[in-house]
Amino acid sequence: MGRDPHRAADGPSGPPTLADVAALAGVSRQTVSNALNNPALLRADTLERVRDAVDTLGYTPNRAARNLRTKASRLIGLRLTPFAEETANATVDRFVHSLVQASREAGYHVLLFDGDDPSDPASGYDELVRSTAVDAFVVTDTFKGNPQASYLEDSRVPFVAFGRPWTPAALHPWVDVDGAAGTAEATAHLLARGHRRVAWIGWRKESPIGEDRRAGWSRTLRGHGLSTSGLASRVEDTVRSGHEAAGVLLDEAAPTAFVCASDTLATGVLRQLHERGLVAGRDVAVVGFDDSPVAQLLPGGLTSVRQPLEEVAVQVVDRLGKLLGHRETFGSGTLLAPHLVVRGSS
Amino acid sequence: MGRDPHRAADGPSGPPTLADVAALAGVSRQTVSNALNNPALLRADTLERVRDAVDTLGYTPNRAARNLRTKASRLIGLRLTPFAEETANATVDRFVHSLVQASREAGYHVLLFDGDDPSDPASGYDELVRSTAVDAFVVTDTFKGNPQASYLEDSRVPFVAFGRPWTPAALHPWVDVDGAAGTAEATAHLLARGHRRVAWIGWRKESPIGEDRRAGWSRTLRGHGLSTSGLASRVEDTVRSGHEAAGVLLDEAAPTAFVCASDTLATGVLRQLHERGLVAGRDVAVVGFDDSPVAQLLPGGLTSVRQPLEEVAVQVVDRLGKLLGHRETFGSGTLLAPHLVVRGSS
DNA sequence: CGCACAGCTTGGATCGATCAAGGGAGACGG
DNA sequence: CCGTCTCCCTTGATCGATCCAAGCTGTGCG
Repeated sequence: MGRDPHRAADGPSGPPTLADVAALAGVSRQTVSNALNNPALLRADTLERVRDAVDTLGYTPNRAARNLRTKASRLIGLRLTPFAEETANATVDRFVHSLVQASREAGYHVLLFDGDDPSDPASGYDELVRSTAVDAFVVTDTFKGNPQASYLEDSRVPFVAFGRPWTPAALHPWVDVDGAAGTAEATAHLLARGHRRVAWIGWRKESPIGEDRRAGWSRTLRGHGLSTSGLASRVEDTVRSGHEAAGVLLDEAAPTAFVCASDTLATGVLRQLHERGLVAGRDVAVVGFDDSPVAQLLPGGLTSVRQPLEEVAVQVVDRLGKLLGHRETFGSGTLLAPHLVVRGSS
Repeated sequence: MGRDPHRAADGPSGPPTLADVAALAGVSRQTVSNALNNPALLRADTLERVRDAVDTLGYTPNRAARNLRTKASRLIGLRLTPFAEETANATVDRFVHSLVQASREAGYHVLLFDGDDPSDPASGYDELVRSTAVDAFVVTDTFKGNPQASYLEDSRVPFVAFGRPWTPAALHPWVDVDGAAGTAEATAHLLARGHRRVAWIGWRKESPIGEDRRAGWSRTLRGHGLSTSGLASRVEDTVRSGHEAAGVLLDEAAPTAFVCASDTLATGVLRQLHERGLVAGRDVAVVGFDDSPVAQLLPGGLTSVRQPLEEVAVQVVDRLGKLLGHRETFGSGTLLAPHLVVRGSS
C-alpha cells in the first residue's frame, strides 16, 4: 500500500510518508494530517490508532513539503560575526547557546550564516529571505550604527533585535539588557566598599552601548555627590587600550577603583596594576562587564556585570513567536536587568 | 501572466517564482531551471536573457520547493553542547564560527540544535533525520565514548566527526587534530628552554583525547632520556583540579615546568604558582592547550597549543561534500597538526 | 420518519522547483 | 524530397504535506 509499488521488494526508499501512516492506521491521509495538526477533530480511539502508527513507523512530517505548503520554515536566521581573538568577549557565543535552547522549546531551529562580504549589512540576509529559507532573523550586532536593522525594516522581513534601536525612528521589536543599571550596580558596590574615586574606562562616543554603560557610572557617582571629572576615558575595546587608559588615569587622577565597559578593558587594567606592583582587590578595585570566562578564571577573579542571556534569548524567541503569529508586532521592547558577580578584584 | 490572477491588483503576494522569471524572459520554466543549474544546455543569448530576468526580479529559488524535489536541504546539522561556565574552553565556539564560514563557501548552511534530553545521544538527531531537515551532521563531542557516532552509523545518516573514532570498528569519515604532536611540541619547547623535570596534568584515563595528549608529553621526555615517573597527574577538567594537582606535584616531584591537557587546567596551575609566590615563566613554566581567550588574556600570557580549527572546518566540509556526492566515503580520516603559541608563561 | 451533526473519506488542487520525456526547427546526407 | 540527427527548448508528472469542498455513514433527537 506504499506509494511505490516496488517498495516492498527494494526495501524502504526513504522515510515514511503521510500515506504510509494512513495505510497502516487504516485511515485516510487527511485524517493523519488532522491527527497531527488538529487532533480535536478526531475521535479518541481513532487518534490513538493514528498515533500508534506514527510511532511504529517513526514518522516525522517531511520538512520540505510542509515548508512549501505552509510557507514557513520554522527556522530562525542568525548571522554570526567572526570570532574575536585577543578579546574576552564571549557574549555572542553564550547567546547562541541560549538562543538555540529557547528556540527549540518554541519549536524553532537556528540557522547560522555569515555574509560573504562582512561590510555589507544585507549580505546573506537577502538570499535567505528571498529563498524563504528562514521565517525571521535575530539581529545581535545592533551597536554598529545598526545597518542591518534599517535594511531589514525596509525589506519588511520579520526580525527581533538583541539590542535597543538607537535610532529613534526604529519600530521593530527588541530585547536588551540595561547596561546602565549594571554599571550603576557596579559603581554602587564600589562606593559601598569605601571607594570615593571611581574611574571609568569605556568605549568611544560613537557606541551607544558604551555611552549607556557610562551613564550608569556617572549617574551613580553624582548621586552620591561625587565628581566624575578627569575620571573617565573612552578607548577602543582592546586589552592594550585598557592597559594604557588605566596607566594615564592612575597617573593623573589617582582613582582607587575602575569600572570598565568590558572584561577585555578590565583585563588591561589588571595588567597595568600588576606592572605597578598593585594588587587588584586590595590596592585598587576593578569591575568588568560580561562575566566572560576570562573574568571567571583570572587569578583572584574579576568582578563583572553579567547579562542574563538565557532570559534575553527566551524573550527574543517569545517576541519572534508573536511577530510570526501576527499578534501585536509594534515596536515593543523589553529591558532586562543584569547583575553583578563579585569576585576578588573588588 | 503571474500565477495569481489577482496579483496585479493586490501587489506581489511573495517572492518571484520560476514561472515569473520564465514569463519575463519569454521562455519555459524548465529553461529557467536549466539556466540556473545547467547553464551549458542553453544558447548564449537565451542564457543572458534569462539571467537578466532573474536579476530584474531579484529571483532566488525557493528552498522548500527545491528541497522537496531534490531530497536535499543543503543544511548541516550541529548539536550544540551547553555552554561551559568556569572553564577556558572556547573550542566549540571557535569551531562553530569556522564551520559556518567553510560551509558557506561550499554552499551549505549550519543548523544548530540541542537535544531536549542531553543524556540521550540520539536526542534531536532523530527528528531532523526523519524530517529530512538536514543532509548530514557534524559531530564534535566524540570524546565521551562517542555514543552519537555509533548511533548515527547504525541509522545510516551521513556525518563527519571532528575527532577520531576511538572505537576500532568505526568507519565514518573524520577530521582531527594531533593532540600528541601538540603536547610533544610543547614538551620539546620546554626542554629546549632547559627544563628537565616537566610535569603533566591531564584528564582521567577514560578520555582517549587526554591519553593521546599525554602520550606526546611522555614520548618526548623519554626520547630525551628523561623519566616521567611521579610527574603525571590525571584529574577532572576544572581549574580547581589543576590547582590541586599542581600543588601535589610541586610538593612531591619538584617539577620546573607543566604541560596541561587544557587551558582550564593550566589556569589552575597558574593559580597555585601565584599562591606560592612563584612567577610563571620565570620560576616555573606552564603550557596549556586550546589557545583560549583566557590563555591570550591572562597577565603575562599563557603559552598554549592552538588547534587549527579553521582548517578542521574546511576539511570537515570537504569530506561532507564527498560523502553527499557519493564519492569515496570509506572511513578516511585526516589528522591535522596544531602549533604552539608561546607567551610569557614559558 | 426525517433531519442534524459529528466523524471520517474522497478527490483534487496547491506550494515551486526539478525530472523525464517529448517536440520542432534547422543542418546534412542520400 | 525525405529521413534522421542534433540542438534547444517545452510539456506533463512528481516530490509530500496541507487545504478545500463535497460526499458518505451512523447516531441521536424532535
